[in-house]
Amino acid sequence: MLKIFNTMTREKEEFKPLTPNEVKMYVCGPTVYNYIHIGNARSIVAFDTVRRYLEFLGYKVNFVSNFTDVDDKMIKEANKEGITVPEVADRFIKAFYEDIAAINVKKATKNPRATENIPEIIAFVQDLIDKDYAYESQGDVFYRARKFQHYGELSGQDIDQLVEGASEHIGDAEFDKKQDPIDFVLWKKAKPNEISWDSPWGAGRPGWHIECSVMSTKYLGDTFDIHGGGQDLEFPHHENEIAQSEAKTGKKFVNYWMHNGFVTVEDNEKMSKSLGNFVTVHDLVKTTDPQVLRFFLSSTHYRRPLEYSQSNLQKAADNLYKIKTAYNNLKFRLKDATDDKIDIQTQVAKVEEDFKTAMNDDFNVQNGLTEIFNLVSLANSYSAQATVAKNDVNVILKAMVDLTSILGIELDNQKDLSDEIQKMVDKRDEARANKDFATSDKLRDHLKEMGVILEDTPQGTRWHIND
RNA sequence: GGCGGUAUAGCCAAGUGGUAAGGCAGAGGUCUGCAAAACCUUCAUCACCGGUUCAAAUCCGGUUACCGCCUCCA
Repeated sequence: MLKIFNTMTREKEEFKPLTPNEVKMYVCGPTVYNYIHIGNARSIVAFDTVRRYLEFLGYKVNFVSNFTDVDDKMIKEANKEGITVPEVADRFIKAFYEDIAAINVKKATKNPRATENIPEIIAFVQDLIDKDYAYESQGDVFYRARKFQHYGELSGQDIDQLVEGASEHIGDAEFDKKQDPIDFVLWKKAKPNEISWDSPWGAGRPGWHIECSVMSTKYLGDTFDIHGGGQDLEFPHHENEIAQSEAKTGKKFVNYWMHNGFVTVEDNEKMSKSLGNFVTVHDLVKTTDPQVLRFFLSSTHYRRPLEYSQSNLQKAADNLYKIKTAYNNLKFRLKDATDDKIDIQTQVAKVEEDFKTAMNDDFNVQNGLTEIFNLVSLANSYSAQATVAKNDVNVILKAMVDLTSILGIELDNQKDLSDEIQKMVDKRDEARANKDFATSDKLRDHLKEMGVILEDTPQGTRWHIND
């Protein structure tokens, strides 16, 4: 039985989808004015892992994640570069797809863009005005936060405290137009020469939170199963999404709220665009194996903070290497495996069962990893046996692939050796058979420099490529 | 100021009442022509103080430190 920690109740709850065998989930995507950084990637990977596990359990997952492709920062970036807002969006959406492909994130069922849903956004805002949950003020439209009786429930905020906090900003131009300091903008009046769309309230563009309410309900229905995002979106973004959506539909918006923890850099500081202490995926994959980055991001529980550092990245690389080595070493035995009967099935099934138990506990990947390492031990011990059965080998290999793929790791991607290198390997084997160790060691060193590592085993020479 | 989170070995990190999973690094050993890989052995009393209990990392009270949200941010 899968349990998910629901931010709304601060408890792990049994997961029951609205529709049997199907999960409708929405994850807040990036504002596309820059390359995504490790922190963004962490969120993306966390929910990709959730999605993969749900699929592993047999659910069909309808996974929607948006692009916010118009807002102040988009406009600023466009002005800075002397190009249009859609040009900025297109550039970084393209980069986004390249980056997430590198770290093996499955494509969403749908990636809607805010600017492709303007009529729906306008209709949504108008509906809120009609229901008196929103009001127009000098070309802007604001949401009457106090009118929504559940306001603050997700983030545990008290409305009066929020007013106190917000009052610090009174005096800002935007605040003067509000009837209440905690009201937030649904539709923003355009400044001269700014990208805009016509609306009943004049030329303008969507506020920040509205697009997620509109697009999530458009593609998943008034109520859906899981809504995810970073912890920094809890307030105000998700709080406001709830207020907008439930005021409009009169129905519960989301059943399970999930929030991932931050990536931190030295001194536990949050990595963020505004602090400028970020590393983009785009840059990092130039120097780091993307698989290592993926493993680094997916092998810590999603709600815990994750410290980005070279040593932690190296640790992820070491762990991944260990898993891959076990896999490849076992696979090497396929060539001399016999057709004996299966007898390892029970042990492997036990590990898989324990892995499920771990992951069913709010996606506890640490305990899941422990089970993967149990499989590694099993594989290594089995590889060392004098004779091995083909079926057993395949059972272990398959289990390893199944479990690691939930973490987004592809084990079965060993390259082939070129003919030229194969010849050198053969030559070394020959020298070694003749006990000409000087020559064989020389060849081994030479191959090592080329990134090909040779290992002698009772079954012959095993090799792997060291990237 | 309000709300929330975290504190376990050199590092990462499980673990919500019964005498501390797993991984990395380290130490010793086995195997190997030498290596590599692997295997075996070894390595902590859980931020601090007090309390409850036969028994606490785990419950209660308090203290300290760090982090996040409350303004754009995954």
